[in-house]
Amino acid sequence: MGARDIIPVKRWSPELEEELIRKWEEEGLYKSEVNFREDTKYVVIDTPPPYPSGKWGVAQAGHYTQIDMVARALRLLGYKVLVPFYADRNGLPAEVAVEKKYGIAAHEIAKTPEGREKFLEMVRKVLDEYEEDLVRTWKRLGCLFDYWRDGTDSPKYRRVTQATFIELWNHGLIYESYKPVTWCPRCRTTLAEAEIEFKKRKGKLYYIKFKVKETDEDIVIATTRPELLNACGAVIYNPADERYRHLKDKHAVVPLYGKVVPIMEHELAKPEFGTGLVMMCSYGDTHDVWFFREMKIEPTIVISPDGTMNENAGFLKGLKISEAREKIAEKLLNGGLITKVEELEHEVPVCWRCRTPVEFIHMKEYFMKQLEFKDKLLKVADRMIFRPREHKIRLETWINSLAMDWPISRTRFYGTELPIWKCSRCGYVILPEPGRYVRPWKEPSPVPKCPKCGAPKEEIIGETRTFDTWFDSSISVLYITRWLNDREVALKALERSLRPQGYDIIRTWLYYTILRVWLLTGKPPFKWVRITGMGLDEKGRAMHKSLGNVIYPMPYIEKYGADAFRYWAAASGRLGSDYRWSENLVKTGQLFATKLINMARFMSVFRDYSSEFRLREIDKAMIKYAVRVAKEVIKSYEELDVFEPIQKIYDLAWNVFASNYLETVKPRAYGRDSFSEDEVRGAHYTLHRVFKLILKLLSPIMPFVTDYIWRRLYSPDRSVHTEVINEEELRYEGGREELISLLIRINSAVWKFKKERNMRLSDELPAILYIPAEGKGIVDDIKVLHRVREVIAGKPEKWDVVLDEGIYLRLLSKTP
RNA sequence: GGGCCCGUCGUCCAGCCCGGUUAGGACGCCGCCCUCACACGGCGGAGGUCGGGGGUUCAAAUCCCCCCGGGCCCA
Repeated sequence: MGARDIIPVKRWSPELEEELIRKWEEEGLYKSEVNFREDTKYVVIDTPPPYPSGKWGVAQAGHYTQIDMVARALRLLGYKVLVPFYADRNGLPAEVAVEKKYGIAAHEIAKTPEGREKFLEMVRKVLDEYEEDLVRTWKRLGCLFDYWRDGTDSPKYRRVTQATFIELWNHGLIYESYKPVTWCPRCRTTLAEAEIEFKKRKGKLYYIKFKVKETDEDIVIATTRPELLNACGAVIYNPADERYRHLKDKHAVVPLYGKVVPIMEHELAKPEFGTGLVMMCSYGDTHDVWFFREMKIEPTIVISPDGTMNENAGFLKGLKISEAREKIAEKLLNGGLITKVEELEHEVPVCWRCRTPVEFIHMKEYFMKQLEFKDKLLKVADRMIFRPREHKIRLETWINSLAMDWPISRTRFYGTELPIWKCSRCGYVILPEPGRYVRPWKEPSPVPKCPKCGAPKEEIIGETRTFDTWFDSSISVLYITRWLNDREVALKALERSLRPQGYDIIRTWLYYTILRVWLLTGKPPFKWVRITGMGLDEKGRAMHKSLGNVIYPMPYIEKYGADAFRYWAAASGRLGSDYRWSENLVKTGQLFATKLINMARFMSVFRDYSSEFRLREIDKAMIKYAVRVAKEVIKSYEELDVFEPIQKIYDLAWNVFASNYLETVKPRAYGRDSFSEDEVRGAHYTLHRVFKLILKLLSPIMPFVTDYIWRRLYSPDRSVHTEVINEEELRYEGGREELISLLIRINSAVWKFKKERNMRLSDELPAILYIPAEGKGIVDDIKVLHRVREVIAGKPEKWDVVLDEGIYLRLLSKTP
C-alpha cells in the first residue's frame, strides 16, 4: 500500500477537521468520565463560565483552547478530567443590552411582577442566542468540553448560591447595614470595590472663597466638586502647613448656603494640592467617607440614587450632577466667590460596566464580612499552587488593599434573588430552608406568621433585590463539585481542582471564591491556580469592542484550521504573560500540521515495523533523545504549561527528527546500500516509535492533525485522545543522545560545504570525512547519507578542509 | 504618590528566577535546489553594541542601583 492511499493529502486543510469533530461526538469524547466517589486520579477544572455578551474574540477563544489543551494533557498523563462548560448568565450586561435593544428601562418595566417576568424573558432570549454562538465556536476549535445547559441563571445553580448565603447568614457572616456605599447612578446599584475602575478624566478645579466665622477673613478652598458645597462637613489643612495654623478650632462659613463647619488639622490635606485647604463633603471620595466616620460628623446627603441633586442641595434640587456643577459654578462666579479655575486631569472612580463615575451615597445593603479575615485569607492563598508563581502577588496586593466589607445586594433583576423575607411590622428577617431555589419577590413567605412578633403572612414581605454577580460566580467550584449533594465528596474534589483564569479577575473571581469557599469549608478552593495573561491585538493593545480592534477567530479557523489557531494559542507567549494576536504564528501552525502529514506519508511506506529488528547506534540515540524531550514536555504539562511543550515538540519533530534523523536513515529505510534486513527494520521501528511519541505529545495542542494521522497509521477506530503515555515508551536504556547533536553538526557542515561548491546534496563527494571520535557508531550512516567515499572517527594527520570543530575533509579528487 | 511587569535580529516571541561555549526560534528578506514525505519543502546566508548609564564579578541579556520609554494594578 502506498502513501497516497493511507494519507491521501499533501496539505493540512480545515475541512479535514470537521469530520473528526463528528467522530469525537459519536465516540463520546465530550462526556465527562469522572466519578467523584470512585475515582482517585482525576482533576476538576473550574472553567470560567463565560458571559455570553457577544462573539468570542481570539483572546477568549485562545484562553478556552488553552484550557482544553491542559485538560487533554492531563488525560494523556492518565488523569480523568472534568471540564464543564456552562454560561454565566447573571448580571448587568445582558440587562443593559436588552434595555438598549428595546429602548426600555429595567426599573420601569420591572415595577410589577408581570413586567419583571417579561423583562427576564427578554434577557433570557438574548443570552440564549449568544450562548449558542459560543458553543459553536469552542466545538469548532476542538475543545472537548462537557456542555451543561444549566448556567448560573438556572434554578440548579441559583439554589446553591442561595443555600450558601443562608449558611453564611446563619454563621453571622452577613449583615444588613445602612452606610455609605459606592453607587452607580446609571445602573442604580451598589458596587463593590472590585467593580470600580479608575479612569483619567478632565475636570476643573474651582478655587472658592469661604469666610472664617470668627474673624471674617477670606479663605480659599480648591475643589473639583462645587455641587457638594452644602454637603461640606469640615474644612481641613495639613498639621504641618504653617499657613493655616491660626485657623485651628475656628469655623468656616460655606458660601451660598451659609452653613457653618469646623476647621481642623488633618493629614488627609496635602499642602501642595490647591491652596492646601480641603473641604470634606459627604461624599466626594473614599477619604470623605472614612473622615466622616472617624470624626463622627453627621453627613448631609445631597445626591439621590438616580444621580440627581436632592432637597439638601437647595437651589440645585432636581438637577443632574454635571448640570448642578455648572450651575453652582456660574452662581459662585457671578457672586465673585471664585478666585480661579484650573483645568486638571484626575483619576475618577467609575463603574466597571458602564464607565459612569460612581457616587458615594447611603444605602441599606447586605454586606458580607471580609475585613476581619484578611490575614487568614493570605494564608489560604499560600496553600494553593500558582502558575506562574509571580501572579500570586496580585492577589496579595488586593487582599491587603481591601477597605470595606463586601456589599452583596444589588438593585437589579436578572440575578439570583436574596432568599429573604422580612416582617414589615418588626423587621425580623426570615430565611427559607436551604436547598430550593426561591424567588421572594413573587413567592409568599415560607412561614405562616412572623416568629418574633406574630404578624400575619401578608405582612411578611419578600426581598426584591438580587446578588452581586460575583456572589454567584464565586461558588462555581462548589457547583461543579456538587457540594450541595455530597459535601464529603466535594471536599475531596476541591483537593484536585484547577482554576484557570486571566489575571484581570484575580481581585474578583479568584478572591471572592477563596473568601466564600474558605468560609464555607475551611479549605482553599483549589489545588492549582493557572493564571493567563491578556490577549492583545497585533499592535499590543487590549481588544475592545469600543476600540473596534476585536479580532474574531472564525475567519482564521476557516482559512488555516483550528489546529493552526491552537498552535498560536499555545505558542504566542509564556504562561502568565500577555499574548499577542499573530496571523503569522497561525500560518506557522498550519505549516507544522502539513509537515506532520508529510512525515506520516513517508512513514506510511514502512508499515511493518514490529517484527525482528536490530537497532543501530543512531536509532538508539534518536529514541533516547526523543524520550528525554518527552519527559521534559510531560513535566511542563504537569506544571500546566503548553508554551514550553509546543516549542519543544516543534523542535523535536521538525528540526531534529525530520530534518536530520529521518534524512539520515532514509537510504536504510528504503533498503538501499549494504544494511542488513534487520537493520532496515530497525529504522522502520525507530521511525514509528519516535513518531508515535511525537503524535501523542502533540495531541493535546493539535488534536486534529494528530488524531487524523494516528487513525490512519496506527488505529482506525481508536482516537489518539484515548491514549495514555505509558512507562515503557518513556523508558529507554542505552543510547547516547549526544550522537544526535553531533549528527546535526556534521550534517550541517557537510551540507554547507556542498552548497558552497554548488553541489547537489545528493551528489557523490569523493572525499574522506573525519568526524570526532565519539561518532564512531554512526560512521556508516553518515557515509551513506552524504555519499562520501569513507567516514573515519578520529582526527586525521592530513586534511584539506576544516568543516567545523573536529570535522575534517580529505579530498580525493581535485574536481569540485 | 506607592507597587508590579515589560523594553533582545526588520517584526513577533524565547533565554533572565539558578550569571559562563559563536544570544535561539518563527515570520519576513537574499541565494541555490522541483533530491522518489513535504516547493505550504530542503539547504545555506544576511540581520542583534540584548532601551541607556553606572556597579558587583575572572565572567552579565541574566545579579544590584539610577535614568528613559511602554503597559498594568493600587491609592
